[in-house]
Amino acid sequence: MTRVGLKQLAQHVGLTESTVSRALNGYDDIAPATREHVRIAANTLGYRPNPTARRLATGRAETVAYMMPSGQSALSTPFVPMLLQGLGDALSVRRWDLLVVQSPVGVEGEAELDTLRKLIASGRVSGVVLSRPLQDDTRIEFLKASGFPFIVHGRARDAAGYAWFDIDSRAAFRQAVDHLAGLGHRRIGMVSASTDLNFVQERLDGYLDGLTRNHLAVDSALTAFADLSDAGGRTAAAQLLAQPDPPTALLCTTDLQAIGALAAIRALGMRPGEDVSVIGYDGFWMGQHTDPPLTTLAQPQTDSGLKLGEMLLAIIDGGEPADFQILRQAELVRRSSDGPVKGPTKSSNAQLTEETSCTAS
Amino acid sequence: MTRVGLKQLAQHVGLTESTVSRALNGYDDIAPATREHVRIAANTLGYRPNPTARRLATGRAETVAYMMPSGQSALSTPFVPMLLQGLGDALSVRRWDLLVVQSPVGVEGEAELDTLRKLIASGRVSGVVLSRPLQDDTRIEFLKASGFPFIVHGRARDAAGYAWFDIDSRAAFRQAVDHLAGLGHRRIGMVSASTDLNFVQERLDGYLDGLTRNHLAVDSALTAFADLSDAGGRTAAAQLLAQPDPPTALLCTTDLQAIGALAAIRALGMRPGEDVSVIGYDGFWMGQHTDPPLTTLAQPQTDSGLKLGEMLLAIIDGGEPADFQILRQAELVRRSSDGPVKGPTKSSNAQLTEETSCTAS
DNA sequence: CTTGTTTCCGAAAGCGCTTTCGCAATATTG
DNA sequence: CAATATTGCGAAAGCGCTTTCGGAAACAAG
Repeated sequence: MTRVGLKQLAQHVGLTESTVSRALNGYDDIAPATREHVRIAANTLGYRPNPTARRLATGRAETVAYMMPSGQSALSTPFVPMLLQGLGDALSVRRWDLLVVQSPVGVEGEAELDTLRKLIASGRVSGVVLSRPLQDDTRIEFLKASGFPFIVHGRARDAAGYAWFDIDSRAAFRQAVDHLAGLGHRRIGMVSASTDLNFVQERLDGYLDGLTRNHLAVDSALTAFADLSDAGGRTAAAQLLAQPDPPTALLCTTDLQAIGALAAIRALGMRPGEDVSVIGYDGFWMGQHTDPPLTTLAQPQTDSGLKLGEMLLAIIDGGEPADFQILRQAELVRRSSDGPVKGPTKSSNAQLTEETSCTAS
Repeated sequence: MTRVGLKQLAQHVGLTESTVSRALNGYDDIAPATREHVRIAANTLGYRPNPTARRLATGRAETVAYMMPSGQSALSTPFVPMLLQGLGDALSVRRWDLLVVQSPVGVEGEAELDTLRKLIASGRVSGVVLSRPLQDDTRIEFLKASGFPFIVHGRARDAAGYAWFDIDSRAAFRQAVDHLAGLGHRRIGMVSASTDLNFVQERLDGYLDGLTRNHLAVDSALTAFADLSDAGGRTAAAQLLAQPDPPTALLCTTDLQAIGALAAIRALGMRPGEDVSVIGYDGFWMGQHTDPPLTTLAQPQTDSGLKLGEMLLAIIDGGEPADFQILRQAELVRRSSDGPVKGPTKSSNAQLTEETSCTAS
């Protein structure tokens, strides 16, 4: 079964290649009957235009690139497969391709920009999707300036003028503080990380918002910075709890860190969820199986990949990027790693569970 | 900064496009001096041949496709990002592209074959990498028959005549049985799954091998089949332990199932690792944080993606596929979910830890 | 100095499509 | 029915490269 190209299809229906091509591509200078005839023949013969030739002729790449988050963090990103699947679904309705690119390992910053620059200069792609933006992400600045279609999974500090899909983790952390304050906690710690990544800053801000909103003192000794890993969470939590007046609850930037925090607490001979509350973020399924099951701020399970893909396509079609910004809300999933504050050794009547404002701002 | 194409480069050095092209592509009918001259000019001008045009002209796609595992299992596949990264690294040295494809969701079997058929017919890719093969995988049969370059991450029951990279999980499970038998266990259960996926069968076989090798009776009541998920592991384990003469140790096809099994054991009021031993497979980092930390058969952390990519390239270059088969060994990582068998309620002196053959076969 | 050989480069024909343009053959109008 | 407008298709020129082929110029051999 030799490949059937435009040529064979054309002589099969007794028309010119050019006519057949126009018939298939919806030009209006083709007789309806002819068009139908060609359509049918194309289907029965299983004709598919050679994408490479088509791309060269049209100048359209009909391909979208997903830029893999670089660095070690990429290893622990269970969202990548889901994202790719969603993206693929969005693209497949047009028979577009999904390319995966990454910067050379080890190098950071400028190298990523360079990869991006070469990528769009090569004409291989019609659009790009980025993940895990930094607070000040040069890639975004570059793409905005270049006018090349792109969309961000997440958003940078400056969220104006481009398309993105993000979860409002700042609001989520505010809500988490509300929740803990409602349980009577007065000293709430935060396990943070390098705030290069914008979502880390967002979550930290949400935590701080929550403190002020609940009239709790902001004590810099209550925030620790560590890797976005279980090990990082563990050391950060240990550090926070080793203080003279330790926090009674710990907010963690990610579930991974939270899992580490649980370990740290147990290692100190305390019971997570009773002696110290812990709340993570992600809704990572694994949290169900930790000891105790982890209370977390769960991201909505809607398929972000699909949305990202659809939005990017709309932008490539000429849509205004700034019109495509989606902010979803996370949800507090209570499992067992949070609980009312334990009174200090002396006064144990601090259980006044004053249900404060849990309505979002 | 307008794009510099072959044309501009050619007139910049005062030569014909064809000469420049040949100079850059290593033809030997170019004067050394000319070639060098062209090379330098190309570098300073930042010339990159348009990949689309190049592909059309050469007929080579210079692109490799990764076929995403379909179905729900894809959601819980932390290995995908790592694999993609490794593949990307392997391809980037030649500036090749990495495409991600998937079959339309929901549909199975025939649809995947069809996607594959269209993919290679379209000429978009020079090679394909498959993941998670079935025991009898029609994709592999098809690709073998077609002669199209491909490689499999894992392998089917029939492992002959094509390239693959796999972990010897059969040997691993044999070894796990040895280990448990060495701890005195006589009734060892297996949490299996649908044996459509070849690695499930492999592991089951390893378990059975282990039983015979250790002169333990093979009792079909000791094997349960469930989803490859934590929930699946939980129900399967519960079912196995509800029997009159329950197993004292449980081998699980994956760490996910094992985590579910731990939960099931605790739910029965027993202590995993003491009352019932549990061993998983994958070396999933999360196992460190379960209660108790999960003993597991860890896959070597070598970058399989890189290897797969390199081997596939070698095959595309004309290498004989059957020459590229790599089988790695897994390693038993003891944490705390396994231990010596508890004697039956009456005789508690069954602790005779007869260290049996723990040397691999 | 003629006749072969090399050496090096230009001309030209694609690769498989798309798209503009022009022109016959119809259809429309007065 | 002539004159004009419309419809439907073919011709042809690319898209930006690669690759075969032929031939002028430089060299070697007789």
